[in-house]
Amino acid sequence: MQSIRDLKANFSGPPPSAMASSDAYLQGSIRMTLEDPELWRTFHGIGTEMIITKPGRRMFPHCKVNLSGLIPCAKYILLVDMVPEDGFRYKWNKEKWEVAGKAEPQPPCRTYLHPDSPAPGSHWMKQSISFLKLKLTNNTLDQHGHIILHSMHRYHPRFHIVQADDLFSVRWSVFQTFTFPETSFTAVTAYQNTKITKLKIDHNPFAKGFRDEGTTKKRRASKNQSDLDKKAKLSEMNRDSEEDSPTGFCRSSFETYEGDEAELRKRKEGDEIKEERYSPWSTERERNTRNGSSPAAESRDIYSTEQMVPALASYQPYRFHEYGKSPSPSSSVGSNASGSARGSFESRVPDVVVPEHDSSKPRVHEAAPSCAPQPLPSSQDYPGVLNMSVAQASKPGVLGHHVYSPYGTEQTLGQWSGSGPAQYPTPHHLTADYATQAVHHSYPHSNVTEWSQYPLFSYSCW
DNA sequence: TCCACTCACACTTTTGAATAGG
DNA sequence: ACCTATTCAAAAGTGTGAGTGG
Repeated sequence: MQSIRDLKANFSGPPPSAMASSDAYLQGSIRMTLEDPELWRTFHGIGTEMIITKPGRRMFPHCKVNLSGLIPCAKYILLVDMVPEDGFRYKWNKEKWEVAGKAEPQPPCRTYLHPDSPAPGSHWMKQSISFLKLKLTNNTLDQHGHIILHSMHRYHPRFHIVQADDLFSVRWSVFQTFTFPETSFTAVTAYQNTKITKLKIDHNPFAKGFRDEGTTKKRRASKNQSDLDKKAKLSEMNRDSEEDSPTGFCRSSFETYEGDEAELRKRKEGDEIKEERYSPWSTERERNTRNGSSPAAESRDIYSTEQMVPALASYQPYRFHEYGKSPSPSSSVGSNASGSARGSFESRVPDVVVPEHDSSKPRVHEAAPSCAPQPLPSSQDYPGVLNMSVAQASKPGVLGHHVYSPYGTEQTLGQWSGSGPAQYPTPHHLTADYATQAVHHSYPHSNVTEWSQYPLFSYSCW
């Protein structure tokens, strides 16, 4: 197994031909900002929970980011995957989360491809990028391409941007990876923390019906009516039904939260930094095998949501050592599921769930790759999931450092597969250290074959 | 008995087709 | 004939609470 230093040597820089002037631009200035960080921090301060269901459930708050620093006419692909925060399963006990044991084997790893992908940098930069339609499921046999998670486990979304002309293009470039600590969450099948429920109801328009007393009353009355109907059918009228209708049937469960609202507001207004420290996870983190959270990690918890992509000089390799700590129990499963690793991207095509585009809408990737103004769909509502094949531990990893630039010369794959093979550890449950420290990475891929060997696409599920 | 999970429900927003008006 | 605005019904997204099963 190659050491990290060895790996780093492989990434020491792109071949001279790839070092076009545009590369510095590409490497040094890509910036991703989380939209609505206030809301995320509010949730995070309490301990974000995301419902997962068999048919798939959207996230709330949903991931929305802004990008800048892209080459306007170069095409990019934007992806999201969910990374386990740690190797534990949790339970909600006495108003707080507790470790309930070891994490279950990781479910099939799926990556959500933003439906606009691939699109020119100008498209990504002109408006915020929403992952509204991303859905989470606990159904390991899911056929809809939703991201599969385990309930009562913690995750955080990871955003990847890669310069690529085409989804089916062989030539891919350096990955830029971003994470936002405040977006971490616990996957649940039913809300555990009533404060989170309250927050969701307050902020999610679809849950408006649960907000104020008026509508709640209405809803309750309606429910009572239906109950009465049922009872009538049973020839049994319940005279107390009206009295049984308290103002706001949810209130009792939220009483504890009501008291905290002032504090919440206070936090919103001012001290967001403290909010991070109040996170219900902070104590857990300390308690749970976090070998002493480093001051660096602490400070990162309160970092700005804006991340600058390091230039090549300050380039940091992916935290391979973290992955190597404990082999994923599922990696072998993944290998079985996907069969042998495929040798070319073309053969992977069936693993790509092509976004369900409306045929009437123009496709971004169909537009000519020119800097001229192109009609781009403003909507970002095409669902799409990219499923990649397994990373085979025994398979050689990244072979070269390839930055593809539309301004540069065409490079063949062979051109970039040079230096010695770098072995990639099998994916596994990431540690919390990873989650908090790896705020931004960039790592190279000479083509999709190598790309799929990263834990990002740790294994296929179909 | 406990707890994670599923399902039907009422309510909401979103979407898209149909229609009207300029 | 074409474009834009409006209307309306269907679809989809919410949390709730009862029920189920391990």
